[in-house]
Amino acid sequence: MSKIRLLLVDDHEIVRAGLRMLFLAEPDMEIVGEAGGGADAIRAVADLHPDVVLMDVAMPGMNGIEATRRIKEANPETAILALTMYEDEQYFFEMLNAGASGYIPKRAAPDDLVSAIRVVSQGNVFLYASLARFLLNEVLPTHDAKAGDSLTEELTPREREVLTHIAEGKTNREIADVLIISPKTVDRHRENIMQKLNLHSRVELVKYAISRGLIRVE
Amino acid sequence: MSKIRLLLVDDHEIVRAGLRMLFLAEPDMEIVGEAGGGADAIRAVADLHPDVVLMDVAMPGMNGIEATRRIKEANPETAILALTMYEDEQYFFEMLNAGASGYIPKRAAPDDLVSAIRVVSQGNVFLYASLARFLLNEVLPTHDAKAGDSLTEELTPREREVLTHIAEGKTNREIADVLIISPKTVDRHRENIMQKLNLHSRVELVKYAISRGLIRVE
DNA sequence: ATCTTTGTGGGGCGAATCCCCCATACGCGA
DNA sequence: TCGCGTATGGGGGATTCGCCCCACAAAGAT
Repeated sequence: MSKIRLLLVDDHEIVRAGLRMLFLAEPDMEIVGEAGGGADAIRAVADLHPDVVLMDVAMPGMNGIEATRRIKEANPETAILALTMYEDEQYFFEMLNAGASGYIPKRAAPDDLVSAIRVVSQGNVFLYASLARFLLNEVLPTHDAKAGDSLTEELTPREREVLTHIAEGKTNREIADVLIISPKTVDRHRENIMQKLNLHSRVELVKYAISRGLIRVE
Repeated sequence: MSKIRLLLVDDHEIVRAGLRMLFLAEPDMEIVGEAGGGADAIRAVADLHPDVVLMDVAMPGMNGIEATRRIKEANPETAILALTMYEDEQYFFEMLNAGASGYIPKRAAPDDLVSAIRVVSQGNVFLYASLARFLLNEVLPTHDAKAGDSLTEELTPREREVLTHIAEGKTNREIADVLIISPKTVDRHRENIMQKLNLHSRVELVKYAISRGLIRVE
């Protein structure tokens, strides 16, 4: 029986080193390559044709979801096992939709990981216990909005108001019209907000606002 | 390490005999009981508390679906692996809904079967390759039709890649450097994305990307 | 063999953003 | 009373954005 050929994809060298150590102890598995990002992963799959790709989901640049989609498109026989820090419903479905054959968190026991690799290498599907509930539970009402934090102390009420409008997508001009103040004043508030939070673009502001629950997406 | 305690449930003695022979070769598994029908299976689980129940789906009297439902109700920690002759979509979903942690056809290789047992004994989910497509074809589209699928069809891979970078807060110039293309090409992709999605600013793009799970806010 | 899609680029232009400078006024606590 | 924070506003300028125009090559579909 030939060994299961593995490709490791994770942007953290430390994580890959840990996985290398882990698979040294498995005589029926060998690591044939590594990639630090989605684009590298696609090239590596094309070059090496691994049996199983261990794919991190969240990576800078091309993330694991997109990389998975493209690998499966070009190489359907390659099994992809999502290995992630996030036990998140959205990621879970996105990865399966992209073509992943398995989903396992990084906190899982090593035995579970090697077991998952054997399963997906045969074309079967492995889902970690904590993720399985997503299949049947549909939507979990886990909307525990934790309000009141550093934001309340760092920003003034007016600044929070301006930040909310910015996060909603309004321009300075539009915000000025709503608040009945000068566009320059809105700009002034925006500057102060960015300075306080050490952010440097509207995109960063909107992500900050979302993370603090100031606005809600969709 | 203690052995995985198995209960065999099948109305055909000959099938159970085959399984007995199979598991004799597995030192980490032992058969603690057998049942020839659903009602017997429920009693056997109550008496023996096996780790994994190998459950035939189609049986005279109480079938495997109903038996699974009742066993999981009274004994949620018992893992149930559906072992069936039918690779049928209807049975597949009904068994999962009833609480089965795995689904494997009888024609599967013995190695796949023992692998599946090890997986479900840990609380994880095993789905045989030929059944996996049901998940992607039926469950996922209906589930995330509200979040994630339109994006896959509307945007090209390159556009999704550019959108991810935009949502991370990069400027066109920075994205161009990463992708090794001209800033004008990035701008071109951005224009196409906005046109396709009917969005008109980077802020709207980032919120869209977040709502579709392309990036994550922490 | 032609058409469409995708990806790649260029030029230009008005608007908006982002980051400095500056100022006035109010309220509140030390 | 003297700061200090908050809110208000102006000027300027480098950069980026958003949206038009245009083109060409490769790959797939029809």
